[in-house]
Amino acid sequence: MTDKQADYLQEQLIATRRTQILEAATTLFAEKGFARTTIKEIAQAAGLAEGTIYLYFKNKDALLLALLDQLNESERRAVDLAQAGTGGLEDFMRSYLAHRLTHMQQDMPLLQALLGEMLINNKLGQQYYEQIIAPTYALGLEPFKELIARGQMRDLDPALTVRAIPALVLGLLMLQLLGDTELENRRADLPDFIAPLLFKGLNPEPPHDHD
Amino acid sequence: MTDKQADYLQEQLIATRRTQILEAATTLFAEKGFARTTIKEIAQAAGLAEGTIYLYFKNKDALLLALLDQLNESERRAVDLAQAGTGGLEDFMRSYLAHRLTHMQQDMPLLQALLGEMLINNKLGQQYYEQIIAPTYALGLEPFKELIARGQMRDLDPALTVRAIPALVLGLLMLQLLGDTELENRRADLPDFIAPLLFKGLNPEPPHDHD
Amino acid sequence: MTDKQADYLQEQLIATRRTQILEAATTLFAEKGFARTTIKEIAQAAGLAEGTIYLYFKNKDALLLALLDQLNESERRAVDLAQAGTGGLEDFMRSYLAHRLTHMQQDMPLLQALLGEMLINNKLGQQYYEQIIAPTYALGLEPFKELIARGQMRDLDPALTVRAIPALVLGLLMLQLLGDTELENRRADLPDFIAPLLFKGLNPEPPHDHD
Amino acid sequence: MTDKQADYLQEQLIATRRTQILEAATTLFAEKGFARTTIKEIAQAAGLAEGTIYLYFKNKDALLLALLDQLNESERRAVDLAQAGTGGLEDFMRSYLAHRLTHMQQDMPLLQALLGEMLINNKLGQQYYEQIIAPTYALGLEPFKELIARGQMRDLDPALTVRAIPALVLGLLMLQLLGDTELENRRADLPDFIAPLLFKGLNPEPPHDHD
DNA sequence: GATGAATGAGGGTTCATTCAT
DNA sequence: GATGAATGAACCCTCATTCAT
Repeated sequence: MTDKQADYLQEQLIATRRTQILEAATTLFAEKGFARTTIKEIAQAAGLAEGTIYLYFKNKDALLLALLDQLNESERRAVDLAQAGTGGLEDFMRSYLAHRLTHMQQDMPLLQALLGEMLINNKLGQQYYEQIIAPTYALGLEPFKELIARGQMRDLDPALTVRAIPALVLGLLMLQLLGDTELENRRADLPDFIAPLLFKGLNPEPPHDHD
Repeated sequence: MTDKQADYLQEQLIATRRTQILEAATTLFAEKGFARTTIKEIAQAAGLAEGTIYLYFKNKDALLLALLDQLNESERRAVDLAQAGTGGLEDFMRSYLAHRLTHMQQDMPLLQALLGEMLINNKLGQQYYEQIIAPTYALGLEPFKELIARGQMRDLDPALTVRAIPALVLGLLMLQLLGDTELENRRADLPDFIAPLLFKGLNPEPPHDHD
Repeated sequence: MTDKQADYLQEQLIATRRTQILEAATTLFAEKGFARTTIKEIAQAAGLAEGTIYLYFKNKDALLLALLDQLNESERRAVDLAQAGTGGLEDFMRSYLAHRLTHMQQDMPLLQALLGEMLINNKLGQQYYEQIIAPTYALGLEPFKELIARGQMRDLDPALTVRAIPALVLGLLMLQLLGDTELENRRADLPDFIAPLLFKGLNPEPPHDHD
Repeated sequence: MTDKQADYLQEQLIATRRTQILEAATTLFAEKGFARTTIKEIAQAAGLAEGTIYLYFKNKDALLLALLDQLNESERRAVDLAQAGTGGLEDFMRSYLAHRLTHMQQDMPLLQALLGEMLINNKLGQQYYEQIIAPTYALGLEPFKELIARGQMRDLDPALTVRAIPALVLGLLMLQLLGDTELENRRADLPDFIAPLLFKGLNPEPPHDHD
């Protein structure tokens, strides 16, 4: 076996161990929160010894940062997927939401753990905001401005509009995390509910002239 | 001084001390989270000795529960104020949001402290959901159904509609808490932005017949 | 009222308060032991405020010493009473034991508390030994020597003999304190059991010649 | 090295550590009592760090229970040894007492620590009574009844007789623990003093007929 | 004298981190 | 690299004692 191959296997092994540890951490952080989870518990859940964790992560906080990176990655892919979907504006939103919500669903425990820590650990919150939320805004801002210019959207404040949509998604997630089971059960209906709501609003449809 | 007066002063003193402690706790919990805040720090911030905290609260957890009660109270008052406002539907929403957002603004540190802990400590989250969120839903459900029946609102799923509005508000709060300074600066504009958005949606206004 | 009278009343009041406190302490120490009883509990049981205890006793340890003094007093009276009884040797022992055991019975909770502390707090144990036990030995030593000289008692080591009797009494007390309910129930039978045992031993009576 | 050997060494090491800790605890508990001894002190006396204690014992109370178990074990062995001795009745008692007292001598610090705590902590006392004292009674009861039936012992209440002997032993121990140095010095003489006392009593020997 | 709120030292316990094997 | 025993700092909480009222 060449050195290169050995190095590669080595890297693979390290990546595997890290994943193994992060998965254990994810589950436990989601169950009991960061502070209430001990390194020993993580080690046991990962089938490793306590000291071994420290071969792959500098300290307990590093686990949190690694999970945030992992979330970063997963969000970035979600955005890519979303952009793949095209079509009418409302349809696009529907498929975007469907993607988004499905995705969040999977990452729910991780999100719960991280959101909690983000609110508590300001550094982490800032990092999330700057690395994930702000870029998403930036992505959306131009399209919105264009749509408004083309008269395909009401002349709303773009900076706020671009925030309203993630806010709605994040808010629904929060309600679910806080224990709203109805939302959990009706998850599949959400995209078809939110997209029209966003585009048409609550007001009744104006009567068509000759129909 | 009569006994009654003495008792009253006594009660006042106790209330003052509790407030003093809870304010210190709120700030610190918001800054560093519940678990990372020590009783000693709270005592110092409140200008008291460590042991004194335990004269007013059974243990550290009791501080958290007291903060939740405080939030309960503050939300209840917010709802009352909101209900006072009447007028057109959109106007009502505008004033409701104005109230709500102003209120949240004041309670920001408290909310940050509690929301973080609620995500981490499921029991607390459940309690918040059951004591505050669910009752709000119940309050809104009937009016919405009536509005739909009277044709004043599009025929949307009431259970989801009633969730969409707090979700939007909560989501905006979360974005702020995670570090969105733009939202913080534009807080005053939010009601005038959200209310029309909710009622008219993003779609451009249909052209008026004779204009 | 003269100063003398006032002083007297004063003293009476102080004595009453001290008794009040010591009674509360006795009960609680017997229930939960010295270390596990708090000054607050003693104060409450005595119907006083915490601080008041410190007007009558220098500190918590002083309560223990005062209880030991009280025991001293009560033991001394027991001995006096015992000496009052006279008659045959075995009869004397019987009545002595009856007195002793009755007495202990009354002071049981106090004794339990104090014996426990005495074993733990060597200073206290020494004090008890020197003030109560050693003097009792001294009291018994001479009479025993005389009895032996007069042939009314077997020629046993007086120093050990004088210890054997209190040892038996103390041992029976300990067994009771450790939870021997049989001894508790048969307390009344003890003097009539122990006295003959001590004098005649376990061996069967030698057969009488012509009887 | 085989796994078996490794396991064995591991077990040995654990046993050693436990012993090391229990010995330190015994000494300190005997000196200062359970409540007044800190884990830190025990750790220091055992040459370990504070936290290490908790690797071998769940909590401070567990130390106490372990000491009680140790006493259990040691008493059980004492009983076995005692039963080994046979011969005349009085001789048997003499050798039983010799065993018993020698044994107690060795376990003195342990006994002092535990007896004090047993008086204070009723649960512990009960446990000692039920696990050690009551079984000893049971062991002795039948032999005594038989001896009485065979006329080899005076017709005394067996339940009390069986209690009198341990009471005497326990009482002598207590006197020693409370500071009676004479008993400590004359320990070797005790069996030869107590056994005849128990069997023949204090009364002088009746004059032999033809001597 | 009496009170009881306030104090803060000190204890048991947990757990992130280290390091000899 | 992997282990997990050992460490000890730091936390929550209790409670004897003080002192202003």
